[in-house]
Amino acid sequence: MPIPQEVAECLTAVGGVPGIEARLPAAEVLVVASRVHHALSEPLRLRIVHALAVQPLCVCVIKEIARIADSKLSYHLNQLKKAGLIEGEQQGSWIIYRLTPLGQRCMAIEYPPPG
Amino acid sequence: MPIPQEVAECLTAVGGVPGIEARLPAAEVLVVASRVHHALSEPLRLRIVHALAVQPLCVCVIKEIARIADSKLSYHLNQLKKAGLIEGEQQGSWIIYRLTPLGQRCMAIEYPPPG
DNA sequence: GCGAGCATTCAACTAATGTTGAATTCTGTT
DNA sequence: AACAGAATTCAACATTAGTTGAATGCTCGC
Repeated sequence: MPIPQEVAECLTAVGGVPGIEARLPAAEVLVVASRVHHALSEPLRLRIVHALAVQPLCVCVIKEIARIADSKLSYHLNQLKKAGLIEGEQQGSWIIYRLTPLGQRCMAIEYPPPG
Repeated sequence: MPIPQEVAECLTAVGGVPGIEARLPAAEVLVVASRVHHALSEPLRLRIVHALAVQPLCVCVIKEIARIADSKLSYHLNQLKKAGLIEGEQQGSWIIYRLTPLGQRCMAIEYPPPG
């Protein structure tokens, strides 16, 4: 008995291991998706993108919402920016951050996991 | 000028900073969501959950798909388990892993971010 | 109850991530 | 040009996450 029946039956039906591998997303797709997930893997950053989903905000307002030190906030904004979820636009003294199209799509599917 | 006009206008419309904060998910919700994102923040683990989305699999088959050492695989399976995305059921010598309901929901909304 | 195969665990290590406070840059105002 | 406010950058540090190979725990068939 090489592998359990329950698994073996479905497995042959889908074409064995090669059959499963054929259904997996390409490596590059997984890398991009994993970067997005990583950017959203912190409650603080999740809070920020949720706030930006309401409306674009300048850093000083985000700081009020996040209640953290400037340098920390900059670090996390940069993480979100590098993942392509947000973008910042300079306006006078301020920088206004907003969700990118990718960021908007991600927030649209944002799921509150039930208890 | 305390904050940029463009921001200020929308901001008063939504009730200021308190208005935004009222729209944010509760801290506990963010923590759970961030844990799920963290579990999915590695291409390898993403590949595994995609494979399990096709059908339940025993560890030895997952190993063929993931092409990594046993101990490494166990580590990552455990990360996915701790996040509540997969569960393992012992069947004879084998352990069959499958997506949990939460895992299934996450895969249903799994988004391939466009180039 | 012994050996073989399946899978997890452990401890030591390496690498990646996040935090802190001070210094820096940039913009608009006087 | 000097200043004040907005935001980022930097280097040192702290924490967390992932890797490795050896050891251990299970379950089955003999």
